Amino acid sequence: MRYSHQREAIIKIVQGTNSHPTADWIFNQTKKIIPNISLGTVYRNLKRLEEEGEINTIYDGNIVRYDWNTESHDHLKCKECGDLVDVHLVHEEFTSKVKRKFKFDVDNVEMTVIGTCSKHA
Amino acid sequence: MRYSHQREAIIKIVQGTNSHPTADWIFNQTKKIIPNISLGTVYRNLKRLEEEGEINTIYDGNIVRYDWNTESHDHLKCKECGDLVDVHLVHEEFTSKVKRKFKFDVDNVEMTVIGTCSKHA
DNA sequence: ATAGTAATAGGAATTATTACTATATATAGA
DNA sequence: TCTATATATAGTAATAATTCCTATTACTAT
Repeated sequence: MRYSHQREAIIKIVQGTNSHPTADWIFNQTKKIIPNISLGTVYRNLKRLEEEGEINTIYDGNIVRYDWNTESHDHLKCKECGDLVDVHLVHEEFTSKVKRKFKFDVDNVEMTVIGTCSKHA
Repeated sequence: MRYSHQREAIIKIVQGTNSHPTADWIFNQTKKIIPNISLGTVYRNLKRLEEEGEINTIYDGNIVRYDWNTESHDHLKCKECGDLVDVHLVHEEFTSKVKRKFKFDVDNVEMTVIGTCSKHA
């Protein structure tokens, strides 16, 4: 992959937050460094980086978010504050159980637990 | 909710398939019954039916799909054929475990297992 | 340093969804 | 049954998210 100033900036932005940012947020942050960057460039690079395994794409309902954490993990989503928190819930045993039961070769499990976090108890 | 011919047709279409259809697919099917139905009407009614708990919305990556199956369930998604199959994987014990471990009050768990189904083994 | 070329960028185009508005229709009450 | 009224519809415009296209740029070999 050829170097580009734009991609370098995008990587730094994504790696510098735990907020699971959207493409639009990343675009606005990157504009502070490269004012005339195009939204299309952001989308293309995010897709590219996902393909290379450098970042992950998270589907939070119909909102697409990006995450530097490429380890397999799950999310707790609070419906009160909208917070999306990383947790590790799905274990190997689960994967192999699905494999056996449904003859389904598992690549990845995407799980989001929706509810209310302790802040709103 | 007042009766409408259009909504009646939409419900029938959605309930008559296991294919987890998109709004556009539902629109095209409904046009066969009501040729001048508007896409906006389809969207409005799908949203309305979801609010009433008559159907479910599924977020399949960044594609929005609808499902007559309102029971809590999970999906197996085949990356080869794109098929989305209903399964029941998340049980009560899991929910209570999350509740205890993270002090998180669980409403719903959305899980999609991505991989390859037995047809492509 | 320059030329050639394939990857990248910016901006336009496309797609999905929602909002708006004038007209039509379901339904409750006379 | 007829009328009044509030809700739903079709059609179109607006908005949001994403992809596509053509000019530009980084990189390689000379």
